[in-house]
Amino acid sequence: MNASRTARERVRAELTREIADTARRHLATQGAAGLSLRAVAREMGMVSSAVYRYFPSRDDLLTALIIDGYNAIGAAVEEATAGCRGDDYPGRWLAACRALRTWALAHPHEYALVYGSPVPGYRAPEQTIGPASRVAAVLGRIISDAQAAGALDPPVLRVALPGGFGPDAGRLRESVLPSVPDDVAARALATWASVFGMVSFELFGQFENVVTDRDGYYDYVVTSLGQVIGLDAGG
Amino acid sequence: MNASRTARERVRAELTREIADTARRHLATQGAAGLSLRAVAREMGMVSSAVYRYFPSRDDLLTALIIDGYNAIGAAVEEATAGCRGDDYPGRWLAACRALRTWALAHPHEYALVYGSPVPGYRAPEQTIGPASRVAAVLGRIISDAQAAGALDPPVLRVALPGGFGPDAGRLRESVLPSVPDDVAARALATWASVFGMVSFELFGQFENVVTDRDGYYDYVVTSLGQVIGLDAGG
DNA sequence: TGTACATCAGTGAACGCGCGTTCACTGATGTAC
DNA sequence: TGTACATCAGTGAACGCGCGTTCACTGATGTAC
Repeated sequence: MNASRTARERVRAELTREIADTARRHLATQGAAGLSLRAVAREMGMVSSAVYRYFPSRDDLLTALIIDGYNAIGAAVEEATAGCRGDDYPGRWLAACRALRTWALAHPHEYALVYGSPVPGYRAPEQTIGPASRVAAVLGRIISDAQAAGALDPPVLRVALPGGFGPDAGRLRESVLPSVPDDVAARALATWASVFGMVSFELFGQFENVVTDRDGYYDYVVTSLGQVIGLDAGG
Repeated sequence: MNASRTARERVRAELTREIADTARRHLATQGAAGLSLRAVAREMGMVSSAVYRYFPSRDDLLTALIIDGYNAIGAAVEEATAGCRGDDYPGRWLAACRALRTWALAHPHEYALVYGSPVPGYRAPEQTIGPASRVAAVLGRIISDAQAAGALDPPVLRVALPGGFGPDAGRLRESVLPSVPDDVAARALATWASVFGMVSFELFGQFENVVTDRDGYYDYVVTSLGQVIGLDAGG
């Protein structure tokens, strides 16, 4: 009864995953706009209407892929930092940033799906919010840990915080940057956007004919950004 | 003869522009993937095949839009800085960065077309390279001018340049950053990517429920980035 | 200035394609007595 | 353990749609003598 019900349910779960995997592969060659339920069904040897037993619409399939994407990149970043000593904050920072880029280069279309231009006509539902903050949580914890340990250098830049940032900083403290002062939160967020800017620039072709040693240049930039927050690799 | 030939040619040029304008409006609601020659023709009251007299294919229309986009954003940034005093380098920098964001917010789909995820199945031809560097030219000249005037602060960050960056710096000097040292070129390029990262993050929804005072925060960030290159608003 | 010819813009029909989604259906798998 | 019933997965056909592109064509606009 329970075992047999799980049997059917297990097949269902497997097929659901298989459909998502196939869709992900299609994403990798066609991009999000070219993702088609029919093509996925065709490749799996099912009739297109059968897919509707698993995903009620194309948008639901897209949502699943987005959630998977956030989770995959989050897991990659988590794993990369797991090997670092806890008090090696610059090391954790560099490892996390490198993992971010490595994953993005390996999964360009998935990266574009979650961090690139929005898919026209698709509105991301709220379920995507949780997984979306997983990467931010890793980067945030590095900074919070450093802050708590008193290992954060005093700021090298002196720019006045914008007036309305207080509540934003409060929300950031509650979610991904526990116990950091407003100005650290402001710099952390900007740095975060900058790191993604670097990855996107490279991935979306803006470094074509501009940067050749991209590994080296990326390390240089994220190390610099780390210094802006106060994570000094020199110790 | 010459006057009459220009008459026909003038109509042709006008219609070409009108098609591009209509396509741009469609882009603004549907995104690049949803841009359709037939829909454009329909809205203009022509039969779809007539558009082929003006653009040999959908991709050529896209190319025209990309070039227009680069030029529009380039012109916006140029105009914004034209009003600044030449030796007010932080002022020019802030004006340029603000213009960039303002244009992007006003034309989100066009911004996404040129700086967002690549359009699947579309390969940008070489004609797009020139207009693409127009924004970089404006930002680059601010830095080069400041450097030439000796108005660039000494670097606040000390991170070793990556080994392979020399030739890249040389190419940057030749194109958009005349006469700046390697390390300034490296920081300028990173800063440039960071600014676009900020704009993309906001535009692509990553600041949703995170940043509320976005004008203020953007100014804060680009001013900070300016300081990293050595453009000190206080100085 | 007038006429014969060439060029060009726009038409309308068609080709061949793929898409998302619905629906009535057949069988197989699971459930309850 | 056996049987009647309910649930579910997958089928196949269809609806209605839009797309890019080609092609033979009609008329209008321009050109050369």
